[in-house]
Amino acid sequence: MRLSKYFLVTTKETPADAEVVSHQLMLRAGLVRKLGAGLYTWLPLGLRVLRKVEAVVREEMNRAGALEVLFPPQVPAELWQESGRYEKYGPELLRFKDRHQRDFILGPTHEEVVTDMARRDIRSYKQLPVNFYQIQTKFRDEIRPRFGVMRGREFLMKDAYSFHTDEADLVREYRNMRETYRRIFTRIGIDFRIVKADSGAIGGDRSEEFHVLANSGEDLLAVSDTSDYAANIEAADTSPQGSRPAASAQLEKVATPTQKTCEDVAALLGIPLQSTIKLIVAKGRDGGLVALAVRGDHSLNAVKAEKHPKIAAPFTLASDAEIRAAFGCEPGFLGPVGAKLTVIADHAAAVLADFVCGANEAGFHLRGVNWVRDAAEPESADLRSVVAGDPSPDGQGKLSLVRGIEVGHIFQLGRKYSDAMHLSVLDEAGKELVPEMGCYGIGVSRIVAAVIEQRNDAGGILWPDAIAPFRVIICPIGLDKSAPVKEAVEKLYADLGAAGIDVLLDDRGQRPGSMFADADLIGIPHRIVIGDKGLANAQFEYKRRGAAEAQMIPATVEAVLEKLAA
RNA sequence: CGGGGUGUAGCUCAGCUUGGUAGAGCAUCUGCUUUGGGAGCAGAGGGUCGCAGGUUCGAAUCCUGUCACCCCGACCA
Repeated sequence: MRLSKYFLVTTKETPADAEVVSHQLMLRAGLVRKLGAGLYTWLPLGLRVLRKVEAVVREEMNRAGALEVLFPPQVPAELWQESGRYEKYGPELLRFKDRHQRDFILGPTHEEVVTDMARRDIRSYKQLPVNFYQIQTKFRDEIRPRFGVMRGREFLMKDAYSFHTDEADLVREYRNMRETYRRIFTRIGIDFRIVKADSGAIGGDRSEEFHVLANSGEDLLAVSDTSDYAANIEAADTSPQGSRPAASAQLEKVATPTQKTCEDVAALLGIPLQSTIKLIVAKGRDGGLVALAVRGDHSLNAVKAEKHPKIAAPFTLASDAEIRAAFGCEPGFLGPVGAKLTVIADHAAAVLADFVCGANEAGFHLRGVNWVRDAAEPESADLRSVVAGDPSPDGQGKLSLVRGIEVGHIFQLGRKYSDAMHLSVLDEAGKELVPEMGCYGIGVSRIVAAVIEQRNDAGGILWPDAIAPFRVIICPIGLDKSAPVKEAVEKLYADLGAAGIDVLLDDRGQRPGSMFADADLIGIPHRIVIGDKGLANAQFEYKRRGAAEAQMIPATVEAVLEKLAA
């Protein structure tokens, strides 16, 4: 491609509304343009990158035996009502009515659609296993789109769905996809980490996420410092630690007129936050309320809580009025002593002795509180999020918290959708069999941002070869003045093109400084500079993006190809 | 949805407090010079100051409303 015929729109200045570096560079390098909040146009240069990511994903999915299909993005609401997700998925589901007032959604994911297809066309166990995938724009009515294409209202996703006669075969395909994802992200050239995950709104039993580690990531991950254990904080387990010491302090009521939070109470009493307990009141699965006790320095983890058999899912807090009715006291001074509700304590809160908690009386807390003696022995459960320093659940090392960008997610769905939507096939004995399902997603457009987030410097983007919009850029010095330069440039451009290399020729007649700045900004991995000086010695100058120094190489296409292969 | 902030040229911003005929840099276009890390000189084009009302002789500026965008938060009592 000749730059004079291309559409390259780069800027020196950083757009004011871009917060993270990938968003800034995508705008500066002319990869995307914003249409509205969370909506982006992919310009020619950006689209080349997106298509290259897509190509890697497609090749590896095909190689793994998956079959590409294309579902409509518009889905009749009935399908989602059938699975129960029309109500359950919440306001993120983008809904609309057509001219006949029929309800539709724009698909944020396609489990219902693929299951519907499967129940029509899969009739025999002989057709299994099978794995269908598509690469398509997904729609989500995000609460707050941000960070450019990282969290948009629509984004390009590869979603795959597999069907199996039994769980063992599902596990086999899950591992196959896990390895395929490894290959995809390795080929693309990003550092990633596989982490244990919660399966969230998609549902299912086992799932793992693929994360790109980056400080701007929206997810918190817990990783062990000595083993390869890694989990999303939503799914990182805590286990009971130690045993409860004997009670040694007397129960005592203390005035805390304005201190409603554990932090304030601990500061007032001059005690560590770790010896306070807060009580959180939530809806119970039986329709009543339950009280959850968590140590003052810990945070309740709603994802864990709603999996507890006595706690309602989705996790819902009690209202202030409900709390008053149950405790006879306003929130801020609640405690387990004398509480009439079932109390479930986090493991760490359950082993505390001589702790501080609310007195169930406005303006007062209790100190020297002990389970059993002062409050009924609570059920102990894993209710909190891990914190840095917690022991790793695999028993090896301590956890630290890092940030990650989720670029892939694989699930063993089990029969969640096949049951709900009555998908069944005949087995060898002619009996009905409900297939096991798996699903596997990759955020294709998000990968583009995540790669930039991980690979950039002061000059701009550093694309890995596999997804660079162009692999080589030729920068001629004095193109209009020097016949030898023009001849050498045209020959190399033609030769590289003939060799199947994506090559960009900067024939705009710019000064070297601005050519180099643009080449760096848009992140082309290899740069060839051709000028009279070098040609006098039959040499081109070669520089790898990100390298400190340029080097001279023989002025031949072979020498250039050798550099590209290195 | 709650809180905070911003809307003035394609981009980054000044002007607003104290109302008086719209500004800078970058970008763009033309010409000349220049050609190894975002060149210099000369000239040119480009804005109903987000939108709608109001106050005023007069509004980018003051008032009211509205829309858009950005940031933080949105279960931790």
